[in-house]
Amino acid sequence: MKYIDKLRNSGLRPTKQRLQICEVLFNTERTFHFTINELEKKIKDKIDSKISLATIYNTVHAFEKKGYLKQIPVNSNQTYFDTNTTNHHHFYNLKDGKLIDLENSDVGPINIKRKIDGKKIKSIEVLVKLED
Amino acid sequence: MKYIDKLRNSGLRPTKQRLQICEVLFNTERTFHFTINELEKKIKDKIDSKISLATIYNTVHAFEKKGYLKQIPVNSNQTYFDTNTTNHHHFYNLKDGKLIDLENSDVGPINIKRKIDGKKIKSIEVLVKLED
DNA sequence: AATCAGTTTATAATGGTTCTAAACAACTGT
DNA sequence: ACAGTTGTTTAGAACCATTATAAACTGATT
Repeated sequence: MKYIDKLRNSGLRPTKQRLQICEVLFNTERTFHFTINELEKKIKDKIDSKISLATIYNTVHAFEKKGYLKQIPVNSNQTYFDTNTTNHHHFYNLKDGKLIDLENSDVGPINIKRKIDGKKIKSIEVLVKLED
Repeated sequence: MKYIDKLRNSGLRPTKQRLQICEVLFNTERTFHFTINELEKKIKDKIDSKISLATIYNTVHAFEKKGYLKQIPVNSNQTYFDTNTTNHHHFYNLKDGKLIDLENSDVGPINIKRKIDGKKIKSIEVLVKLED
């Protein structure tokens, strides 16, 4: 199957739950943003069996660690994730808490001129907050 | 006093607690980043009387609403604030959760070319995550 | 001084996330 | 195929930052 190898190659056992979550997360036309809460709802809608909330947390964190998901830094009580793991940035609509992708061509290259000794840059993320 | 007018002009009553918090936040050589937890400790160290945690939350939110503090978008279970409210960006050290200011000259101007109908840009924030 | 509105406070409630430990399922070697 | 091992799932409890509550208090106004 599609995701079994992906999981095995990452050292993750391809369990039924993980494969189902893969379907919801990655078998889509477009990438999307989600909170755990929203993902839980999506899973409930898409499959008839039930996956424990703890498993959803575990899986999302495992996938993030393997680089299949990215956390998006926003000020919210909930953590936002992105199935689009390429370098890109976001609008954040303060009114409804929704994120919108910004193409790199919409922002232009960002050049960090300063260096911190002994550290390397893991990611550069731009958040553009929107209000009415 | 120094902060009485500042508070009055913002429609905030200059209470003993707010003035004390002003001292801790604004009567400093340099601006700094903090979580509520860290601020609570700082207040305890600096003053002998005690300020309720609820008041610290209330005050920080009131100050943020008035533009005297800024929230910094990071992925953390705690909310980070900045006493530097000018436009600038941050390094985020994933190892210890500490923030480092990035001067605008270290990043260069960021030009958001895309517009969202009916929305205006409230802020543009760059977060550069650091790892070893 | 009296009144009113805003503020502080201790405490409870909330809610997202993590922990626990027992049941279960996938892998390994035979 | 089987047994043993290790990784995974699960429900529920625990955790902890934050917010709500509502009573006491304080600053401003008259």
